[in-house]
Amino acid sequence: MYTIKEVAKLMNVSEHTLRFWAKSGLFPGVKRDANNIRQFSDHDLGWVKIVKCLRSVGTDNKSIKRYIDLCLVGDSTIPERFGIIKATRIKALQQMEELKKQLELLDYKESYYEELIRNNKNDKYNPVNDIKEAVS
Amino acid sequence: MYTIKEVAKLMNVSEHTLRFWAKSGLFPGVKRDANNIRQFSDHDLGWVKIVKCLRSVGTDNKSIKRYIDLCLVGDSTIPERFGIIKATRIKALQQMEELKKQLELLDYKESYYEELIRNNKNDKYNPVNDIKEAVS
DNA sequence: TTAATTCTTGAGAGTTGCTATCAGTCAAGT
DNA sequence: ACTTGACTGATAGCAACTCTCAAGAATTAA
Repeated sequence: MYTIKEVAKLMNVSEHTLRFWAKSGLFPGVKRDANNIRQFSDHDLGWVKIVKCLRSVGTDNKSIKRYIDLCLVGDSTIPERFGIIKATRIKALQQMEELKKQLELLDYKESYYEELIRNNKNDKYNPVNDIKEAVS
Repeated sequence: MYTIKEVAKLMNVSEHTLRFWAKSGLFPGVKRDANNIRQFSDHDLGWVKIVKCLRSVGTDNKSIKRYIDLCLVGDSTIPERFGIIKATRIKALQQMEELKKQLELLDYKESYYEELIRNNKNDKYNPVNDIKEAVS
């Protein structure tokens, strides 16, 4: 069993955010002790993990709640859950591509500045001449 | 020259967001025509591109504004700009790693559901048994 | 030539997802 | 008894959009 603080540290999510997610119904059935303090089980950490995963790909909390609720219903919702996961995976792959592209720009700019510094040049008169192709 | 609508389409950013960014001072010196309508040049697209890049890595608008302003100052700010780009690149790499990790979970869940459907099993009694290792 | 349609504009309201503040409860240590 | 620390819910504040709207110009249709 873990306190909210331990979960926060373990999962690298702030306590505030965990409480916010809990209030939003994203962690079903987290037990409380005699003093009303949340006790996360390993099972509950599973919920935290999937919520964190869906959030990191940009899924909004309402849609996450829907996925959680589908899980609770049982096997009749497997096809829909499967669809959600598949769609989310596609989204993650797209984000990966996008991130790669932006990384290329950053690489380019970094080496541009490197050269600028090495040659003691300046770019005063064209503050964005480190951007070659303008269209993303 | 491009209208805001064209830029939105070209850069895959909403017109609303472009206006919001413009109002925040993220696009310095975008010209207007006789009817006060913004005319983005290719040079301006460069600004849009770098703003989009920094945003996509999670840089907040205030920090982006700072970077833009540093660009406008000229060569004396090259070291600081270099630092910003380097730090941003590191951040992008970390996000890449994080995304990869989440993608693994999604892959796992997808194949789990696939098997579930193939075998016509159900997971009614343990809605999150598709999560093996709970700790992220 | 008038009317309807299509842009664009700025202002401002509304939304999401946190994030921070605060007062209050409880338990353990000194 | 008293302080310290962890946890609680309620509430306020914030960033970054996102949406709605009225106004104004230009293009097109009748």
